[in-house]
Amino acid sequence: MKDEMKKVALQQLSVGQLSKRSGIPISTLHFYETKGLIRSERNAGNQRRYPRHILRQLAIIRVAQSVGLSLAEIREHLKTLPQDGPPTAADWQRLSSEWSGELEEKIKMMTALKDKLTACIGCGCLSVTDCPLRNPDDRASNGGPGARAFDPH
Amino acid sequence: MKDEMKKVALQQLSVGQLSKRSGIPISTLHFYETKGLIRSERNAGNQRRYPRHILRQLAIIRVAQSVGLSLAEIREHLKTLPQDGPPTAADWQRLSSEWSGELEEKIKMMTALKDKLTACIGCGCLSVTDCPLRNPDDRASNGGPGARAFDPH
DNA sequence: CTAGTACCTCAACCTTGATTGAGGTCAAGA
DNA sequence: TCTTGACCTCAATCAAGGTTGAGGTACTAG
Repeated sequence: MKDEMKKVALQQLSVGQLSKRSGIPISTLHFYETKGLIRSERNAGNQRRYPRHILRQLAIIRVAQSVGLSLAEIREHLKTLPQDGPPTAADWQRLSSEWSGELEEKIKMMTALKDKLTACIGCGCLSVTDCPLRNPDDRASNGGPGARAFDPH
Repeated sequence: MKDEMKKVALQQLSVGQLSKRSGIPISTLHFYETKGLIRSERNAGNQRRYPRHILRQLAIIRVAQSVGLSLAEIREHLKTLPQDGPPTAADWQRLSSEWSGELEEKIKMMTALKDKLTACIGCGCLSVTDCPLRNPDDRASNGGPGARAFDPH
């Protein structure tokens, strides 16, 4: 009851409430704050109070992490959002399309790698001349001096 | 000249040679050894000497890392390879098809995430009821107590 | 023989992304 | 009042994946 009243009255969340609703440990919320990913106000007793749109911001952080962004990169993206209100639909569209693009890039890279692997299942040998995986790993062998005449195949 | 003679005569690589050919810093080669990913023999003066197939093993490590495996996981995979000789074509086929499968899994997950993001570009709001990204982030809101009547939309 | 590399070990340090714990405060109920 | 639970700060610790440096040995060229 009181809990509900607090939220309704103040429209704010304590760190414990936020932790429960977001599924993110309190310690991590503190940590994110020190890293500048989220911000909080304080009540009279110095306790953190979060506006409700913080939940959306945390959702954004989680999505960005699963896309593979570092917290530093995420922080930069979040800077482009309104500092003291919920992100607009346009903000979210911008971010999500950017990240969708980054994801697509990563998917492409992984797919290319998978294709190389698949090709190598066929070659079965990391062939010096043919294998797309072996060559990039033997950098000195491209034009440099060395005993290439006696290569391990 | 001497360099070449050493390789030809001993068919072995020093750590510096290996570093140049693999593109992996000496410190990292040492590090991998402490982690059990690679092994070395020693010459009379206690210097590391590597059989040439170590290059292939390093190639495998790099591929596995780019697939997203941890060094610990890679070590487990490497355990299944012949300990004192080059991996056979069959070994490599086995590993590469396993990793190809793992990659495919990851690609599927990333693609699913990208689709969700794309859907959210349309919804633009992390909608409580509809958005595939928002809901999983507000775990307490599923059946738990809380002020959901006043959700941020 | 002596200089200059290359190599050795071991310990300390670095970055990310957190988690854990000590010691103290604040607010509410019995 | 006393206790309990939620909260606070700050420092230490963790794990992964390395990098850096000190202090010492080995090998090769001149």
